[in-house]
Amino acid sequence: MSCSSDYVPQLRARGFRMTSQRLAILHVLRHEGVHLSPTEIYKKARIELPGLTEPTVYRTLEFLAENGLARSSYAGSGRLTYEIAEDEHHHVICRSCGNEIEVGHALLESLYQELETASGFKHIDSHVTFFGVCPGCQQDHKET
Amino acid sequence: MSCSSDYVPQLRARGFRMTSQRLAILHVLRHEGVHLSPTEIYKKARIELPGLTEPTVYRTLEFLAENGLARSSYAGSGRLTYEIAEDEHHHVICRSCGNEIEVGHALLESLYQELETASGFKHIDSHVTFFGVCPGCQQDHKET
DNA sequence: TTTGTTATTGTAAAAACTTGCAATAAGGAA
DNA sequence: TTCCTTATTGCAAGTTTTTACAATAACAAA
Repeated sequence: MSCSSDYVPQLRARGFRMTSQRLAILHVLRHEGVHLSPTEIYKKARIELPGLTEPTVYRTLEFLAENGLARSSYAGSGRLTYEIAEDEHHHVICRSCGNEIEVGHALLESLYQELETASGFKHIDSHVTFFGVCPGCQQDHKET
Repeated sequence: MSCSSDYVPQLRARGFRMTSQRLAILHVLRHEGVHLSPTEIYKKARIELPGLTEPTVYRTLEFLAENGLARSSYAGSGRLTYEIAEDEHHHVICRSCGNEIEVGHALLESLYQELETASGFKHIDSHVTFFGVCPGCQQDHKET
């Protein structure tokens, strides 16, 4: 998995183009790991590519997510964040402290099957964010 | 289930107050049913209560959702919409045409159990929106 | 009633996000 | 290489959403 333009053929195959903007944004996503807001991504990518504008960042992130190169999910605040698309997983966010963990997709596999059966929909593959109360906050609650 | 201030005791019990703004917004949610954007709610509620402002609408919706009187979910566009909290359900949205269906919570019940076991989190109760391709669009796809 | 506490609202301004359209540049073909 | 097509970007302006703080008004208690 070379660091950068490994993605070019993926895009070209679908008639899309690789641009310096897309590369800069992918680069940020690759090297930051955690979930980033569009604004954070904009600020970091702008360092690599000074001319970059905000609308381009928003459009690019949406584009990358649609094409499977990035993945979007809703942060605790309800805002959309992005990360590089790697292994498929979901999130559980603590409603109380905002702490966030990942759970593998395996747990949801059978639900997705059932949903497809029950709804008639196909290709259900959304990333999902759940909300709950984490172990730490369950403790705190007892004291209060 | 009387139409309006049935909610008052619920709020007071938790130290909150019922206000004309909250009543107006609840009234809109009750009588519109479908998922409404904050802006739509603002416009409709303003007719009932002309002085109402947008920040109040946003804050009130968040407040109602936190307190179980309303429920929020992400529309296909990625924007947050609200509806009155009634029976618990989830949504599946068609990635292609935006068509949206409801699925009861029963299907997810056991997943939530597993998630709690696997993650150590408790009280997981999020409303979830899935994306897929609806029966109609599966047809269309074959032709194209 | 009247008063006091404080949850809630409005105001004003900023930040986040979107949209339409003209200019640019990626990359296939000549 | 150069040209052409058109995907993609930047620009400019709009809309949506958030924030801080002072003014207001619920409602419990006197």
